[in-house]
Amino acid sequence: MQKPSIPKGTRDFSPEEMAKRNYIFDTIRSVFYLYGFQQIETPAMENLSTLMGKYGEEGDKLLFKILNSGDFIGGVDQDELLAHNSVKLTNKISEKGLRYDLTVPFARYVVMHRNDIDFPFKRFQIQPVWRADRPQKGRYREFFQCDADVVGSDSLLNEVELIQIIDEVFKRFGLKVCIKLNNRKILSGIAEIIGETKHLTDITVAIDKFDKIGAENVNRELEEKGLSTEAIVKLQPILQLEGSYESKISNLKTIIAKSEIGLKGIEELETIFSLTKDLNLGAQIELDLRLARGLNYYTGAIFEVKAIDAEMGSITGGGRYDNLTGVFGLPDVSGVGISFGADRIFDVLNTLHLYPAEALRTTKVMFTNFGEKECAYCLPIIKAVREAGISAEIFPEASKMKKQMSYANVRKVEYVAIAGETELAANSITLKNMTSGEQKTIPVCELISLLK
RNA sequence: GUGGUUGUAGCUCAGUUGGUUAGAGCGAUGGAUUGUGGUUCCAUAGGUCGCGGGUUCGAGCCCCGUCUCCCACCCCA
Repeated sequence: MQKPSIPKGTRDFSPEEMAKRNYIFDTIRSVFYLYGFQQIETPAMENLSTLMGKYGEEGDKLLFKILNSGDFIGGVDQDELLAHNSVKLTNKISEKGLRYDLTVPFARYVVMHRNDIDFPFKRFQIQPVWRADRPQKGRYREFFQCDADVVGSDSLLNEVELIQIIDEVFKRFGLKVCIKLNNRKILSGIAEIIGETKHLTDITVAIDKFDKIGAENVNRELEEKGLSTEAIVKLQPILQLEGSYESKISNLKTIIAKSEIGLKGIEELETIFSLTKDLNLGAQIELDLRLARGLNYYTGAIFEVKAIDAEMGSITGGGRYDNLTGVFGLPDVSGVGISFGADRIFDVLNTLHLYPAEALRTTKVMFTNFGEKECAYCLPIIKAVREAGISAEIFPEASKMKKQMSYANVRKVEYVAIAGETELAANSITLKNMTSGEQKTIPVCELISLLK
């Protein structure tokens, strides 16, 4: 007999954990609806041609690939097998993969359904994604993303509304967060000013790590990537910009005054900041010039959210992408979106114990089972209780009372309703409050109002 | 993909330089208590010491491999 196990980086969720996770999904979902987003779903697997090349070289490696059905090796000749070229071989034996995020499948969806979509299209999607990464803190191979995107609108109002959504969601969770903001156009402008446009990706990847590894290591990495010493020197004043939003902006304006794209980025950023200023947001909003984000399809605003009271990587991220649908044959459609990392939020809420009691409630009332006659007496009562919207159950076996009571106790049932010989005779019910231990016998007709 | 770390009962963990029959707490089950849980007392069940190989008279303990967990890097939610 084999010991059962589950794949590395995946998890089972107990009923209690599911109650917590559903609280998270329900909260996010209701905020999405509140802002006029509509839900869609896409398949767990996509054609590899859809996924490959969209996340950079690293992303391709982290894609889970699905072996073709049937005789997948049939069309591969001996030489190719012996060549041991796994990339080439993969293309022959696998043409599907598990989705890596929700944004690229969404872009694919938009292109395929372009004739049925009214633009601007505001969609949300809450589904698992898979990455063949090595698991560690806050990192799983299967995890849920909760995405909201707007496509077909260049307006910065979308960025502002997404920030409001982030703020509202974390306000509901009671979680203090910092929303970091930057703009890829500013990063492009910086690259332009220091004369290293072709190294934009290397620059963004390196400076993104600034807070973690410090200036020296960032510079070393840039050097290794082939940036000129002159460029690295020029970059320093920008990396070191500190102080208030206003001073950062005004300094930046002087530094990248000659970059058209950079100035455009600043202008966008200023619009977003000024529009959000009077919205009374609970979250801190911060301009972080070192925020870059890895995904290379971002072209405008970029966001990242960190929990203030917990050690955890980013719990939400997003940004604007100007041409994601272009690769699927639909050019000039701009989109902007955010993605809540439900599993990281789950971990953070767990460490901070931020779940409201209502989120963890189970059955409100459990009826004891004393035998056939008593069950027959209880069933119509239970039906009425349920019709009143109160969750109720009956213990299915006529077990000992002790067993039934401790079952109710472990399940954290709020009330136990006892109906035995005495109650049957008097058309009554004995209701026990499991928290206080108090109990009283009441007429059946009063039961529902007491439970409400 | 690279480096480090962990694995003993359902859970959390002890286990001496390698030495007889691997322990505890919690949980589970039964009883004290035939209509009363959460407190107390008693009893019982529960183990391929992750898996495979090796060293040894003898391995939970040492060695090798492998899987898993966790952590760091890469990258990311």
